[in-house]
Amino acid sequence: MDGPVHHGPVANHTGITNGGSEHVLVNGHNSSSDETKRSKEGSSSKHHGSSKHSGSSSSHNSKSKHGSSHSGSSLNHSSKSKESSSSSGVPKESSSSSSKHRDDKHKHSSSSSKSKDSRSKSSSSSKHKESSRSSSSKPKDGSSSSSSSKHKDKQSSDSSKHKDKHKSSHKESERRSSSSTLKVENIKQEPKDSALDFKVKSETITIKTSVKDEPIGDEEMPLNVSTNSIKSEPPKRKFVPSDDEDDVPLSMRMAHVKRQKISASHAKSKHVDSDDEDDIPLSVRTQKIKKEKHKKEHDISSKVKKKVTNTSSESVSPKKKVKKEEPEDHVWKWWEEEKKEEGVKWRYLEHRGPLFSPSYEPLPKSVHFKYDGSVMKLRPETEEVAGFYARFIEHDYTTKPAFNQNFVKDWRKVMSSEERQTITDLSKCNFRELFNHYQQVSEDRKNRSKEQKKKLKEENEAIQNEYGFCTMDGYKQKIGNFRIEPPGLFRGRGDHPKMGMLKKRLMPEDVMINCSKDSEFPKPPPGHKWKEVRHDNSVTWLASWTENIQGQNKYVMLNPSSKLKGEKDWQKYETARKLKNHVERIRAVYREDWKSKEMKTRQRAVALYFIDKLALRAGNEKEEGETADTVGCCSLRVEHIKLHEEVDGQECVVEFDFLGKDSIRYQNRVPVEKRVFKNLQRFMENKRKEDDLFDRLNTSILNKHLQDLMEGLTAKVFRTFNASKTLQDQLSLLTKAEDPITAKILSYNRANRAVALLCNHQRAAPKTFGQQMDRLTEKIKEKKLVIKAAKKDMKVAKHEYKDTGSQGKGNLYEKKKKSVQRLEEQLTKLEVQATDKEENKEIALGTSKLNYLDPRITVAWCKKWDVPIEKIYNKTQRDKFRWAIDMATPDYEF
DNA sequence: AACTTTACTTAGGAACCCACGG
DNA sequence: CCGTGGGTTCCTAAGTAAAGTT
Repeated sequence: MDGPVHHGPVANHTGITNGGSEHVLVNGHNSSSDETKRSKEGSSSKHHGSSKHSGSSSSHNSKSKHGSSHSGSSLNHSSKSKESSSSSGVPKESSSSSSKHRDDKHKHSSSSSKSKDSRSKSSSSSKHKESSRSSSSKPKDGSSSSSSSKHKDKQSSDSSKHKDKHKSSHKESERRSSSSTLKVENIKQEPKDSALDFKVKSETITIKTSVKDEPIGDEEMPLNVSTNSIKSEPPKRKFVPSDDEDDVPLSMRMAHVKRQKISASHAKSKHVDSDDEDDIPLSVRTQKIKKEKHKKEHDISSKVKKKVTNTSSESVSPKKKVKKEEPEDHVWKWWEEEKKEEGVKWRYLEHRGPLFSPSYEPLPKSVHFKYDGSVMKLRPETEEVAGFYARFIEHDYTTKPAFNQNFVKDWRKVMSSEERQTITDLSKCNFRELFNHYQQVSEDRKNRSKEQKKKLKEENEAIQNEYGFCTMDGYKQKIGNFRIEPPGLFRGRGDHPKMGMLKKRLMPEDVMINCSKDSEFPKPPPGHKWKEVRHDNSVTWLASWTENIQGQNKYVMLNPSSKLKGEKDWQKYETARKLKNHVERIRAVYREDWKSKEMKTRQRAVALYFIDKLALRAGNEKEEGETADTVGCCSLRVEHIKLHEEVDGQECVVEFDFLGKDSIRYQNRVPVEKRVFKNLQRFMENKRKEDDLFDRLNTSILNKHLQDLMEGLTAKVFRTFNASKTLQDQLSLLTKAEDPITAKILSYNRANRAVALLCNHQRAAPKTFGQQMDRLTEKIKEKKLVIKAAKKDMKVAKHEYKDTGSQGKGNLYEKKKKSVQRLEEQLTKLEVQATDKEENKEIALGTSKLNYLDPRITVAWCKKWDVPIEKIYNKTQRDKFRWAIDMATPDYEF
């Protein structure tokens, strides 16, 4: 399985000879590109490989071997280089087709380029190839980074997309126009609404905000359109506010709240409102909806005007009605709208503020804290912190001196002077009863009666409905983390110097709120005030505070399904796609830079090579002593690598061993090109092991350079690019048209796995893995036995049927036959499941799926092969990637 | 400062198991 | 013997919050 890896980006343009390594492995295998198609067989072999991989945990390297084998990387490189050179001129836009070719070359290199490569290979490349193979690297962490965005990039890249969009939009606009007239009429009819809208029209924009996410009111629909249609249709304009009406009646109080809000907010402007709508009967509602639509349209037009003029403060008139429950069939297709101008994240934002955790409830009298053997009553403040520690006593954390020391230090700060005097030794503290108490509490929680659970669930939903959504530019959007982080002990990952410190309880006075000036501001809890209420629409957060452990800012932001997050995500993939058209050129540049006279340039070029080839993270500098000692590419130290002139028959091998993000160990042996190797030797000269390997380099220098090479390019883009590219290539390599759906899904998972290996998203094998596997194996065995028996039965029935020729026997035989078939299908399914599980033992697919793989690749694949999207993306993922599910066609290419 | 990426924890739900009643 | 329903078990998905990048 595993194997994979890597890609090699390498490109050795220049010299094919060197051979960079590169190849991406296919799932387990590396497949060389050329053959890719044929290679299916190879792919199968991969599987085998996969099995091996199990051991991977121990050594990553082993995995890599697989990948490398194909290689021929050198060839590939060469090919790439050739192409690149030829294509180099290609503009970003370069047709996808051309780009595709290139890509293929890159990754696998092997496939496409073979012919070309072959030439090169024959001669010099062989060595290289070997080396590359050996490298096998597994890429562990890559550099990640934000994709960020470069607007420009997006734009350019998107352009094509946009075009399509535009087309659609035009159509819509037409509709609108027609509808608009209607709207007007409606407006007239209903004065209330109209009033609101008008405001808008007249001068600025008025956005109506409706609570829901749906763009109900959207403009586009003509009157005749039914509500449904309305819902489904996305507003073309940027924000169209809608009001919803929704069907769903809110709980009474909610409705009230909403109304109040609305009225309040509107009051300034107009008022009127129709909040009452909730109460209105459906028929009426629909009418209203129509009206609203009209209104929206108006708004839009007004918006447009605004835009033209200027958008100073546009007032939005929100109406809120929160309707809870929403079936949410309505989807806001923001991706079909025009984008706002740069820097403006929203025009109208209203929310309820974050939810604070409940205050501390002192322990029951029966639960005692003991110090030095005797019961000691603590003040509530002290007791609370003792409780935090008590929950950890069975955890490894409490065996770490740093954790205990930090805890004691902070605990003493909350003690009274008497307590402080008494409690001087942690080892004399007995937290057992507290621990048991909390265990019991969670136990009791699980054992709640059905009614209690139901009640709790309802309460939670009510909270979610009240605090979990905001109104942004007329749409109801889900908030990601509306609960303020509760107090507790800081759990750093890895060897964090601050582990065990007390994370303080936050009060509203610590929290800053961000919302529209014209919205109803969130109310702080009774008796409290916010630290500040600001109205900054150039940022996406709704609330922020400074956390006391590291002094970092924390934010309340929207859920990944929101427009704001989705757009950013989309932009990220567009930047990565853009890199596809520049990568060969960039590789040529850094290869050339290996020879630079300037040390700084050479370091930069070598670092970039690692980032491209191994998907290392950028590696920012960190404050020593404040965080765990982890590194990325630019922050690598001499002690993190070893150079081997020759190892295991490979030349110029670099051995990495360091702790990356989250203190996850990265170990890998990679054959590199000679020039890189020589450079590394020079970088390490006269340095101590704790000195920086790239002492003339940091992430800002690197990113600045990347920015010059391609707009919007940063170190992390390479990860996204290589990950998505690998997925696409692997999918086309592994998927066979004739496979049943289960097999196709297995292929998908294998492609996903190749990416996880590339990005080094490994996981510890689940603790119960063995058991689970045993159980599965057992099931398979049983199933086989059942099938055996069923077949026997079937044969008997067959014979009887033949002998007697009776109808009844015939039916019986058919029945048996069918049951055998069913059983065999079940068996296949189980076997596939077992294979998948085994191959996935130490690989985490989630992270790459969520953060690195362009969802349009997956969606296109599903559409092309008729695989239900639900088989690949769960509900959350479908919500997050709704834009991709909607826009990607079967022929989408990354 | 503002985001994205990441691992880990927990809640929730489906699958499973078993006793009981028809 | 089968169906039902309640209780478990197991696994996935949602949520939390730390740790990266830009």
